[in-house]
Amino acid sequence: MLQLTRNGEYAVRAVLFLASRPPGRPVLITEISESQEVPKSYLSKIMQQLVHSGLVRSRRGINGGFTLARPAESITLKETIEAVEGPIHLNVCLIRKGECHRDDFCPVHPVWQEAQRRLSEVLDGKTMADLVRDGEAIQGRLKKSRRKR
Amino acid sequence: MLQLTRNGEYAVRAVLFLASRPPGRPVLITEISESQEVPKSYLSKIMQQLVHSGLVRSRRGINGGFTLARPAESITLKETIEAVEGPIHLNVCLIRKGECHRDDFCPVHPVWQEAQRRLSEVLDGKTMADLVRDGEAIQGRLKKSRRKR
DNA sequence: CCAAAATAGGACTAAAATCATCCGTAATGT
DNA sequence: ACATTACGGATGATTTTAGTCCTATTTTGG
Repeated sequence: MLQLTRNGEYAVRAVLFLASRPPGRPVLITEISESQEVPKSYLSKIMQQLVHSGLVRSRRGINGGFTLARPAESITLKETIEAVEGPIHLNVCLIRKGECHRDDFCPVHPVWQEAQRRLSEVLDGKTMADLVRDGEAIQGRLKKSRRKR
Repeated sequence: MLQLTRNGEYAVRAVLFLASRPPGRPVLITEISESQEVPKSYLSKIMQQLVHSGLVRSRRGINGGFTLARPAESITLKETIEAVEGPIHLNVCLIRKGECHRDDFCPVHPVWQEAQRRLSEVLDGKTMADLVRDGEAIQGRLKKSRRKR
């Protein structure tokens, strides 16, 4: 459907939430689940994938939970999405050379390449640190407009 | 999966094929199906959708078939895809305002807006006439390189 | 050592989307 | 009338999506 799935959406919420917390202190899955409105048992699977892909670190037992495995400045939106959705390919013909045998003569193929390049540009151009900053700016504006009322 | 479905892919092939034929003379679904490698019975459904959305005109009976309903210069790639896949929304939060109640404070929302804008730019910037021209250019290059061998 | 606290991971499932096929109906030109 | 061609509805297999649930396994505070 050419649309992000919940997996991707939830992964972004989770990683962004971790990025917004003081680093080092593990965050419980319950806290992520409740604050980000993601079913806990489902989120559990997503967190596992994020751990496997090396974006998030986990610790079991008391004082356990999840933290970012790397600084928020180094984690992009695209990376986070691809960690749980697999590599983004807007069309099957972009999966790899030869996947679609019409590549050689198909005039649409280069258009998809360009479209994908532009999309990647946007998603790779935003780090979790950027998004935390953006979020804080939005909060600031919301507070101001509430004061005016 | 953030990927075009066969519906979209097949629709593009069909419309592009019609655009490459001399306008006015109806093309049989069998010919489209075989040349574009799309199952005929499946293609039938897609052609119906293209007719309903006003991109293609159909005629039944002898000398029937399909033609473009409008000049190829006026039909974009995006239009063709959306005719069979519905409007493109890279994320559910882009479907309409209020679809995702986190819009107001979600710092990721504007990124999706931008990503979608960029994608639309590319897909809307290519008309079927453009693609036919591109295809001919590719054919030309292929012939030349074959001659060199 | 042990119990409590957490995540890990496997099995399972309902619903929807995807990718089709088949067949009777309707229209159209000769 | 009749051959030809698209229309439209019903049906279905397979895959993906979006979860739930339950049992392990790890960790640590007491």
